[in-house]
Amino acid sequence: MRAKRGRRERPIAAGELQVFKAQFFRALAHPTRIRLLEILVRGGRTVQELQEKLGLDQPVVSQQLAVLRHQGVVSAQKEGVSVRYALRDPLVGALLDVARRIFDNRLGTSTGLLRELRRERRRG
Amino acid sequence: MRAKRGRRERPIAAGELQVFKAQFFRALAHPTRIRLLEILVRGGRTVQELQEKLGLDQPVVSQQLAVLRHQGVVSAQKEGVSVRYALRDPLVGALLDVARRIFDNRLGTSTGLLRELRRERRRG
DNA sequence: AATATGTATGAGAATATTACTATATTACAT
DNA sequence: ATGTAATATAGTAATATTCTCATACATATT
Repeated sequence: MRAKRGRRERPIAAGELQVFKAQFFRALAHPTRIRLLEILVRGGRTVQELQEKLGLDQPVVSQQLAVLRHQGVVSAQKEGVSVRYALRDPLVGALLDVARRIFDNRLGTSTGLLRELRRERRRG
Repeated sequence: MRAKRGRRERPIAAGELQVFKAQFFRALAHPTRIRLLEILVRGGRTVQELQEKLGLDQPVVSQQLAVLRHQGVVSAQKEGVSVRYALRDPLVGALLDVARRIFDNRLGTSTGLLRELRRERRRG
């Protein structure tokens, strides 16, 4: 991780912290990126592995990984010609867990989506 | 773009659940909406109260509340001529807490942003 | 050096979100 | 009924994201 050139040490404008938080949530706000993270919580994976698991084209996977990387959600490490991605903070897994519980509460008990949620929880 | 209302009972396509999760995170992905939620975790507030606390124009507040409402993040209850908004699920507070801890880990210990975080945690 | 493989980035149109302003809508009081 | 305060929505230009391909880059192998 390289140091940002010219970091400023200055007072924070009101709401600036919320801008960062919003950017972070925005990084999660995409179906493909959610799927990527749900795989990565179980451990690091190369782009190729992710690509196979999701059945998506390589540029799609790399592009979405880039979004996560730029927001510092995941880290990338070269392994020869491959690149292994991993969560930068395991708390992201906790975050997804809380989100899942919120869905659990939110969805009506008879919907197909809820059944899907239960299936997902069981797989854990 | 209008949101179709009317829940369907049918098999779930792969990744459809992730679409819902992404929409949920997208609802949080805006500085104003973060600020609104950070107030609402402490209890219900009317639009007017939120407007005053944030120092924003009324349409701005209502518009962002509408986004949260459409995603089921907050509920709205009429009180005479006012409308009181509240979190629909207290777990949203837990979600913001986890997010804050992630930021705490992520930011360098000497940055102004981190000091802001500490201040926030103390208040919270 | 030439090639193959895994990964990253670029450019374009298509789409979605935002900010801003004006106007509706609703409930209450006179 | 008219007025008023609180809230919601509509219209729209500006901006940002996403999707789809094509291509560039880096590393290892021959």
